[in-house]
Amino acid sequence: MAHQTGTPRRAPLSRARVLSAAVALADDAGIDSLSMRKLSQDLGVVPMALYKHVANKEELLDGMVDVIVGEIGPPDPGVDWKAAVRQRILSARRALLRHPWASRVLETRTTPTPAVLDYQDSMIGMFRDGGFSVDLTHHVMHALGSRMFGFTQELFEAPSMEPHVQAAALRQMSARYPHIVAIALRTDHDEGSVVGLGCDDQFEFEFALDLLLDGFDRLRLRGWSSTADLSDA
Amino acid sequence: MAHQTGTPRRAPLSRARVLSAAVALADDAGIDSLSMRKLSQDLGVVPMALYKHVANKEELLDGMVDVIVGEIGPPDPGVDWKAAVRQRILSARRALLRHPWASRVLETRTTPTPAVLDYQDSMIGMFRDGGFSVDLTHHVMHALGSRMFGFTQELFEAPSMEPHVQAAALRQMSARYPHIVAIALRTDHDEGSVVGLGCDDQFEFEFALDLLLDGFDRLRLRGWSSTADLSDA
DNA sequence: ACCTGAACACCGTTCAAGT
DNA sequence: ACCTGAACACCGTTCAAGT
Repeated sequence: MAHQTGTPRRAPLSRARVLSAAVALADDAGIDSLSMRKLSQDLGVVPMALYKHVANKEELLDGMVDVIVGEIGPPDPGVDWKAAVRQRILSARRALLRHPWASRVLETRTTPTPAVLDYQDSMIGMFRDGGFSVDLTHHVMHALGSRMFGFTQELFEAPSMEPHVQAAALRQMSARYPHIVAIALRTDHDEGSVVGLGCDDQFEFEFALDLLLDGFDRLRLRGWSSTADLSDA
Repeated sequence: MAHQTGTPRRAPLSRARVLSAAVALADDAGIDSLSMRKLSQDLGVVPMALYKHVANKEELLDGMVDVIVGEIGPPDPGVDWKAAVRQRILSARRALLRHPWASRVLETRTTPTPAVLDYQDSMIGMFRDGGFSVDLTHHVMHALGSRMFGFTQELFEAPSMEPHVQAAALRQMSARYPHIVAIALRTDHDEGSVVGLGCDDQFEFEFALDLLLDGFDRLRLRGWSSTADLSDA
């Protein structure tokens, strides 16, 4: 009990410890609560101590992305390219859904981190192994965009209100935005019944992903090339 | 010359004047330079004066989005749904490209503004007029995501370096990231010639857009439904 | 009643002073 | 040589004091 008095000796800081504390803070308190000052407080350290392990806040965010992208499971061996790509992307999606801030931070990165490059390189390899040309693979990777990490920018979350408040709001909107209201209620002009509100994000994600993968396959089979599209559809 | 002395009488502030000054500031100095304080300075006004026309900074950003979305040209009448949607989206893209900050701000909005709702409503109308069911239109709008506003999250801009510095960097990368380098150089293992670096963003955007629109069309023709997909494709 | 200066509670980062 | 407290140059927004 006497062998250590006064201010407790802290476990020495390391880049890994800084990053995992940052991930934990963002997970618990939200990305807006992640500041260098608050992070240093969590680590029981003076703010400037962080700057020995991380050049600045941008590099901290880069490191956090690397941690999450590193959590993405490896590809299943021995399945065709479409199944492999699909499984990998859905695995990435699960990793990002565990850390709600991660997709938002990933979007703001300007330089890819090593884990991101590893991930992209292996995904390109899946397409190449599946018989895609370098040319087609290039465009296909662009077409995937952020979807290759398992997310898309969800614009405008539907505001959560009490059901009958929401019904009243929609009734008021229907004069000016008839099509939006029809879709929100999943109802046609013909049938008056309301099917339901809210969207199944996972369904929407897989719907668009499969649409793209099928489109990619069709171009591959057709021998598509950007310089000369031999379209016979 | 004497009819006005001392501090000059400023044109009275209005929400419209605040918003257009904010757009101009973001266009000129970048979105990171847009602060309530700097904006008030541009308008020759004390910071707190802004808060009579805009509840807070979030509402300012909402208003700025509304200005830009309002710039999107109207749809061409008398063309089929695919041409109409395509033209509208490319018009939205041109509007966003005129204001480089706009897509980034649009992504962070949580509640759609009136101009956004107008835009979405009219686009849904295009699909409905083209014979899409409410159900399919719903999923199709989700699949478009931010692409309906003419942009996609471009992850990781390729860093611009001097050509032979870049060549050296790529040579160093090729051991660990062979597939990425192959795509960056647009070269196959067979042919050794380098085609070129850099991407044509407009080409990539239209490539993915047309892939999606074609996919949508195929589902429509097939009578696709989320409850019972009669796939015979 | 309206307007606004000062203040509050934060930021990320620099830098010089202390050990 | 290393570490760190104080300071700098900002934020968005509140609030009370002034007219």
